[in-house]
Amino acid sequence: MASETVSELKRLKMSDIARLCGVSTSTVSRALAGSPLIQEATREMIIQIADANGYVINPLARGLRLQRTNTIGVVFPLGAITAQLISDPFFQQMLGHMVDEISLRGYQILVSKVTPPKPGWLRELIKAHRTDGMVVIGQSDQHAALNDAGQVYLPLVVWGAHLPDQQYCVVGLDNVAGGRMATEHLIAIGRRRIAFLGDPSPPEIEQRRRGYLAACKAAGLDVTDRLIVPAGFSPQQAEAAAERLLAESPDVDAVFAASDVIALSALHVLRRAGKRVPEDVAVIGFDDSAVAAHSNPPLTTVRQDLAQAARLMVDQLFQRLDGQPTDGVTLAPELVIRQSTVRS
Amino acid sequence: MASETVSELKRLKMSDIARLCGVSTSTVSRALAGSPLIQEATREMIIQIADANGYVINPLARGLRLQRTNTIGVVFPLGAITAQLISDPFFQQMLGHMVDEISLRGYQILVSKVTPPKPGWLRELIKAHRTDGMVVIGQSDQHAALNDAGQVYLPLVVWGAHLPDQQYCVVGLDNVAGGRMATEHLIAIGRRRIAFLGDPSPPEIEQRRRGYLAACKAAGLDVTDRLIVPAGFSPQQAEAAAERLLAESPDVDAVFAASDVIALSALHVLRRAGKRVPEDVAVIGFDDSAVAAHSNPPLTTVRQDLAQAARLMVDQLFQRLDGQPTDGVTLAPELVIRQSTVRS
DNA sequence: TCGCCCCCTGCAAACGATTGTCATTCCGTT
DNA sequence: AACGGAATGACAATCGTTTGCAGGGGGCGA
Repeated sequence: MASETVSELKRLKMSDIARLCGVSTSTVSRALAGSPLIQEATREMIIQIADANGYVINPLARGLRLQRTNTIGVVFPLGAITAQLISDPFFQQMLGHMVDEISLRGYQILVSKVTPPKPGWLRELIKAHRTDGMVVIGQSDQHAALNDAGQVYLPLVVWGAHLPDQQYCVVGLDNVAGGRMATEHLIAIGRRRIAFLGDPSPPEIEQRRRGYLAACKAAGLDVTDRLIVPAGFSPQQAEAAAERLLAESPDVDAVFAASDVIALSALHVLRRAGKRVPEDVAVIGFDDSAVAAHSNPPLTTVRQDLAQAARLMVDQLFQRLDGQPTDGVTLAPELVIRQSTVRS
Repeated sequence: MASETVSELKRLKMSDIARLCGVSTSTVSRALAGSPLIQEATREMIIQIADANGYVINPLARGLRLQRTNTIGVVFPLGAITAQLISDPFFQQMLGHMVDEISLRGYQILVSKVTPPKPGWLRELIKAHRTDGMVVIGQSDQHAALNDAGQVYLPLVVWGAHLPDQQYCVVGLDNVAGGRMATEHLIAIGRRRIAFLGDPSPPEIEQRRRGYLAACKAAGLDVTDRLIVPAGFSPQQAEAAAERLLAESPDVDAVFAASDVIALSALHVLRRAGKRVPEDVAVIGFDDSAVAAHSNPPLTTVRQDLAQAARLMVDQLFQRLDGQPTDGVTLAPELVIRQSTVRS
């Protein structure tokens, strides 16, 4: 079309098209929406003229009128305590999958990073009405805010841990089972002094630690506090934590890290301290992120299938958009054994 | 506040607040916007009542009126040819950094995945007016569309390769230099039969290949076509390509992969074929993504600093939002030597 | 030729904010 | 006491769609 010239970016509204077609605005609106009220011939003529002129409906005006935006919000609450960045591979992957799943359904994605959240943050986000529904990635320390909103706002799905007094829809791994599974594996290969590396303020991590404690107790291992070291999610924080662990408990023979990134940092610190992995110290991670399979040695880890998780979350969200409540899903963790753990 | 009760999610508009305050809507609007026309006392009263009632301005209505949305679009055009997914670590990281940088400036992020693009896609995206500006990640095969839009739409910044007839602002690595640098390193450690693995349809990759060819030519190596194998960006495609390479050129002694993911796949295939890396075959990647440092052996690679890249892009975009054209930036690649390449 | 129905199409009122223009009030001054 | 002027707040138009309602015109039967 000759119409696609350089000057063609001027704002063109529906009434302009109407004038061009010699009909009223409402007819154009109906024609573009495919309403049966409009004669087929008229419709074709209008559509033809509309896109010859490169007309695009203004979604803001449309959204204002319809109270519907065709947009899903993906929200990352980064708690005050945890310094988890969106640059953590877990979040990156989750975001990537969310984009894939949501755009597959023809919706747009509005990403919000809330850090650190103020009391009313979630309600404010909801009341802004910029999105038709919302996915929250990770509970961080915002369980109360989620409960508060979840009771009154249906189209909300949260990735995270299942908590007892929960009023919102959660899709998440059985983190207790994951923690137990990892620890039992370490015990099974003969390790006795097993450390836990991770910051337990997000409930997911807290539950992994609970699983760890349960497995230790079941095996009759006594877990001194020195073996449980809070570790942030960044490589720097994780390395510091691993060094503290080594200093306080030089005889440790296994490390269960709350994430693969932490595990890799531990690997690094251990090697630097002259420990062999897995001979002297076995290491197990969590997530099965891309790094785990290719590390040296390849990292045993607890896998969470984020592609599937994202699909489930978006499925449930769309059910909720249709007005049907959903119950959330608990996913089963899967132990992926690689070379960072072997029998001692 | 007693106001934060369960039933409080009902739509509350500015006129409601006005009624509650006993003033007109315009006064509320001005008060909330901090206009000097409103008396301080009135303003405080209004603000107090507004957030006691949990009032939140409707951004759609506001955007419609102001023709400004406080939102930046982040667009991923996935070309017809390349099957690059948003789940590639490069895209994921870039998206993560974009979210960080943009939300730092108080803007929202609208993510669009365009795949495979229809002719008018970029203009349509622009004309929708949902965003105040746009960042396009990767040119894919959409140079023409970008040129078309870039001439008339100022607030647009593209990540990618610098091309001769370019009408839009590009921030990107000097990919030719990167390719040359990688290849020269392989030559310097004594390799002679150097393969290139990568799909040259995105211009970035094409330029890396150009650098590779230039370096080979300068060193007097003859590059048979058999050594240049198109490889998709997914691990599966990359493995297939690596296998093809090995089948056709069993005597290859170095591989330059267009991305770290491809390099890791090559590593895998080589190992399976009984080749030692780096003794028999040296391998070099591109990106320095998280996997590179931790692989076995750790991967020599050409680093692009995505955090800096994201910052620069967003900086330039905001200058453009202020009406000032910008020239784009060419970033210098950096060779990161690890154990996957050593002197033969 | 008239009248009746049915398709179509157009009018106008929302959706929820912002802002130029103008009326009112209140003060001080002469 | 009357007037000028600053300060304050209300009115109404506007951003670009959608949609309930009503009206116009054409076809068909009588």
